[in-house]
Amino acid sequence: MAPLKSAKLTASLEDYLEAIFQIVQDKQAVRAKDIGERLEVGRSSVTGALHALADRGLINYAPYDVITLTAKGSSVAKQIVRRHEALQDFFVKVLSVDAEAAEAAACKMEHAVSEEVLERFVEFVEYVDNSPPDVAKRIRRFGR
Amino acid sequence: MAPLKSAKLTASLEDYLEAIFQIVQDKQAVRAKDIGERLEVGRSSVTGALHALADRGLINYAPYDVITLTAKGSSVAKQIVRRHEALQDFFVKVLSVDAEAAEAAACKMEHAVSEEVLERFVEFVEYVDNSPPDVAKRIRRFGR
DNA sequence: GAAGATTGTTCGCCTTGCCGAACTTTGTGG
DNA sequence: CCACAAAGTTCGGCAAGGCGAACAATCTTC
Repeated sequence: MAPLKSAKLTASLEDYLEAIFQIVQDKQAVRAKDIGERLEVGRSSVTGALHALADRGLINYAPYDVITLTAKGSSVAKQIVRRHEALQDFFVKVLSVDAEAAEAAACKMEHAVSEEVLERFVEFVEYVDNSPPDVAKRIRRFGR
Repeated sequence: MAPLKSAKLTASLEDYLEAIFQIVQDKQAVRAKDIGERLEVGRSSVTGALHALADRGLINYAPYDVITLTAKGSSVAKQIVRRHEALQDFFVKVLSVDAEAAEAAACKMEHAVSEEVLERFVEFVEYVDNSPPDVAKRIRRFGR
């Protein structure tokens, strides 16, 4: 097995990995072009990122060949998606931010949340979800 | 008046400006060395950042001279500090994260919070602060 | 099975932001 | 006042990450 750079991912590489994961889910093939469109970067930037992800053992990549996630890449991607969704859930369900703004906020903040704080966000959403309707409603509509 | 680059600040420049603001508050003089120590960067990096902040009209800067915030710089710094404190408050008072972890989390996330979401965080903290003790306590101790 | 379009890659360049080494300015003690 | 330390600056270099132009591979379509 090749030696892998297991260093922490940069925010940018997390975005790429997340995009790849999501494209795999709703289409079969992952085209570099689609990644670029989703992240709004040029094709050549995508190629560079693919090299970096491959170096870290997160994707299987060879020039002009099909792009797939490794097992490791898939599990890292899932963690990233979990962070994103936890934040978005929190913004929508607790802070009553509209879905679109919540999405944008989650995109930017997901790279900055520690594991510890993330867990608290998740637990808070669960708490609200499991609260009796009156309490949940009060929390959701605080200040309004 | 010189033409100013009023473009949005980078995360890094926000950190520098915040540091300057805080140093002004608890000492009189702002020494480049102190900025560097607080942000854990070298002296030469500080000089570069000072140029960038001066270009944007946020600080008064001349080589070897005293560093002061302009009116604009001061008001921008206050916004940044407000974001930081709002997040920290939220982590401590609502998510029950311990002060140190909350500080670290706020440092990283403060650059990624939109104005809209920030307001919701602030309002949520106010809501909890103004809730009857039993409600507030329930929220603070959710899941525990 | 070529022609032409689409997609992917490479290359050189730019910006941001950091660093260390060397130099300049400032400040301090004798 | 002068030598030396401390603080600040400049300069060259490096890594990440983006871009566009030019080239290469692949796909599509007749």
